[in-house]
Amino acid sequence: MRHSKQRETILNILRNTRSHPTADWIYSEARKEIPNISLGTVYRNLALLVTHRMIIPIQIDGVIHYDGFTEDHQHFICGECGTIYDIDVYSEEITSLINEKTNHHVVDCQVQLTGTCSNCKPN
Amino acid sequence: MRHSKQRETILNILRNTRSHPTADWIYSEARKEIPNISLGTVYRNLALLVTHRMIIPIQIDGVIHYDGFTEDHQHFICGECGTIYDIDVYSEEITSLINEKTNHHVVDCQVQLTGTCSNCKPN
DNA sequence: AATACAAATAGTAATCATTATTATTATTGT
DNA sequence: ACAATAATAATAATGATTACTATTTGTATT
Repeated sequence: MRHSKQRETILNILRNTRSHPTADWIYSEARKEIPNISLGTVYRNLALLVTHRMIIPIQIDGVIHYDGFTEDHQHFICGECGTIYDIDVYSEEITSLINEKTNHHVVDCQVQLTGTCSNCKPN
Repeated sequence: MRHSKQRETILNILRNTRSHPTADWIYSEARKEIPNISLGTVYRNLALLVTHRMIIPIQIDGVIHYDGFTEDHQHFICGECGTIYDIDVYSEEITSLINEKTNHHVVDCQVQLTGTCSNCKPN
């Protein structure tokens, strides 16, 4: 993978937020640095970075969000405000539960929790 | 909700398969019984049935699959053959793990397991 | 430093699943 | 049987993503 200013910018944007943005948001941020960057370039580089396991894609309501933090964790999505929170649970904690129930070879485990966050519904 | 032949047909199709089909597949099946049924009708009824919790939507690779079985369970998707398997795990088993780690109000828990199924990779 | 070759890009068109629109039809309570 | 209105078929529109293509850029080699 050859160096490019565009890809470096995209990766930096993702490394500097925990907001799990979409391609569109990343595109508008990237344009602040490279005004004529193309949306296609953003998509292509995101796909490349996913392939190289440098970022993680998260499908929410049919649109892909991207996560620049690749440590093992899961996500909670608030139905009120839409915020995506990171939850520190190791996949292993969940897959160990599931491996007892199945004889398939589980490689990846994505948990998508939804509900109301503590900001929207304080106790 | 008023009765309609179209909705009844769609629900029956879903009740008689465990293949977790997409709107398109349901559409082509429904046309065997109602040749001029409209794709829009299929989508609208699927949305209605989801609202009434009679079926469950599952997002896989950006397209919605529908599950006519509403008992508490999760899904395993084989990356080789694409088959979606039902896994008998209660949400509670997973959410109890997660409730310790967060103070959000978790309402729903969707686990998406991926890997290779026992058919594609026998041991 | 100049050259060459492949990878990456900008700009744009195309795709595909899903949703919206609208005039017509079907269901159900009276 | 009739009226009210929910549901439909047909079609257009939307929106996220992918594909295409001529041009540019990065890097390895002379």
